Amino acid sequence: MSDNHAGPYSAAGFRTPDGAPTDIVVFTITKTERTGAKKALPLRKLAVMLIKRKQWPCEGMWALPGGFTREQETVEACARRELLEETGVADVHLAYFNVYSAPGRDPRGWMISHAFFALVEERYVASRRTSDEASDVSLWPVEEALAMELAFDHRSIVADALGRIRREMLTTTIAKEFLPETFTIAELYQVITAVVPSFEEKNFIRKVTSTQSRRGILEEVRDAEGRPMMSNRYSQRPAQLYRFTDYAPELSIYG
Amino acid sequence: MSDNHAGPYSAAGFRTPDGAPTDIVVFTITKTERTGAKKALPLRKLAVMLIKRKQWPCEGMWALPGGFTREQETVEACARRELLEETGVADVHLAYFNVYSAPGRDPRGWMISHAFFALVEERYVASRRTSDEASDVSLWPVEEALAMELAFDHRSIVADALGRIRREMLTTTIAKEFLPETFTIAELYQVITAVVPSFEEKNFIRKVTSTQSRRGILEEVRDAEGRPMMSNRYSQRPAQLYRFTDYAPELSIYG
DNA sequence: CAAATAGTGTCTATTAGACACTATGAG
DNA sequence: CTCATAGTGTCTAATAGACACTATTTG
Repeated sequence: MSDNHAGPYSAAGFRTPDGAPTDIVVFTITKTERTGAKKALPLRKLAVMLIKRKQWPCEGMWALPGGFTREQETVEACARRELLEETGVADVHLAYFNVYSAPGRDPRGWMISHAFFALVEERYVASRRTSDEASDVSLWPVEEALAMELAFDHRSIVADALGRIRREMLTTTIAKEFLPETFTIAELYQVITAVVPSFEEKNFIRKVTSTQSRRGILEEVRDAEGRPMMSNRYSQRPAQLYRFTDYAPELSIYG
Repeated sequence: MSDNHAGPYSAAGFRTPDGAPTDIVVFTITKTERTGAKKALPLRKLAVMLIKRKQWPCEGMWALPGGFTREQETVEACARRELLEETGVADVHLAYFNVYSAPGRDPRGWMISHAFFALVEERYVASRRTSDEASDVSLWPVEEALAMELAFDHRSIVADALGRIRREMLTTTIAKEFLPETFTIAELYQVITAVVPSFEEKNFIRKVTSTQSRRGILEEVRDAEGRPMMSNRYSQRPAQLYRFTDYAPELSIYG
């Protein structure tokens, strides 16, 4: 425990926070193969990773993974460390999205919490495991998670994170976080609709591949000889594989 | 000073933060009338409000207004209170945008700071005044502010806020925060280009008023008898006045 | 051949983008 | 009359949106 912190402010005896916790909302898209002999697209569902708390407070309740920031780390480093310690999940891309500071939100005292979200392919959370703090670590369909009573104010945190990724799914290329390096247009469409159920585009393949302004978001994957690479994992007729480029179009409501 | 905070966590003697400050980036657009007898559009420039610090640390340096959160308030309430106390500015719309937690960012100790931005018409900051903490409160053109040495990590906070409002200026209707209730298309265009210098639309008036998908962002202002209301404040020929509606178009990179 | 998914042809309405043009009122 | 700004006419190319159609493979 460090004590090189005695500046005039803290020395003056002001009340200071009892901790700066982080909470991490890890989203993934679960795939469940449809029964039946024929090749068919799997069902994809947006899910969120929750842990079952072992300790007071909110013992036994489902909660977001997270924990307390240490003096010599940033809140982002804390989120990364706690995610690993509590769930075994590593190497995910974390994005900070909000702070939760309502008085009384945590019975342990004055806690201002910093919330992150991550979008990952299911394989990243395949290695999840329980820990000292978590007697269970599970994926819950978002709608179920939002209908449950969660620890602290974690239900609003999940709701806020969901709102955020819904907006970002359509305006940025975060869909790529949920997808393997190369994927078919149908898979991309499924990912988008799993997150944004209201999304519907009739000529999706056209829009995403043929219009000038959006040409550049995706590129066709080709092999060493320049032949288009296809996938027939989920279809009879092989489908062209694509990957995201680094390009992101600029959106504007004014033109 | 309250001490109803003795939960098991803080009781365990862990090191806790020395404070949860807020920093507020108040943007405004300054208008300077052009010299010359004829009516002409004023020059509009994006500016940020800075205070000159009276106290240690960073005494005498320019800094963002802000201060320490109290136990019984949210960080947003703190930002609102500190802005009023330090600068006399009230009733502005604050948006939270980031947290700053790099170890060592504040010589007073372990301080995790919460940054807000506000966009206001110049008249909101007209009432600004000095205070116990600020020997001066001034508006600085953003480019100048970013070229100065500011207290703490405030330069990166200003830079981050600027990046954020540049993105939001084109994708949301925040332009309205900088404008009076009713305004002309030329004024709107000036506000947008003051924030996003690279913005250029040839047929701006057309885009914003005539295309189906964007019809609905703005509406023409009419008087009680339904006659279009015009303004000739900045032009010989009177220009139609518009106001923002509540509608915000949904943007998508996919179609 | 039927099923399941991938992808194209083709038509029309809307929009984008450029640029020349007209309109209004002050001085 | 000129200036400065507001706003329209008009043309072409690109895009959106609908829907019927063809293509590829499995079982």
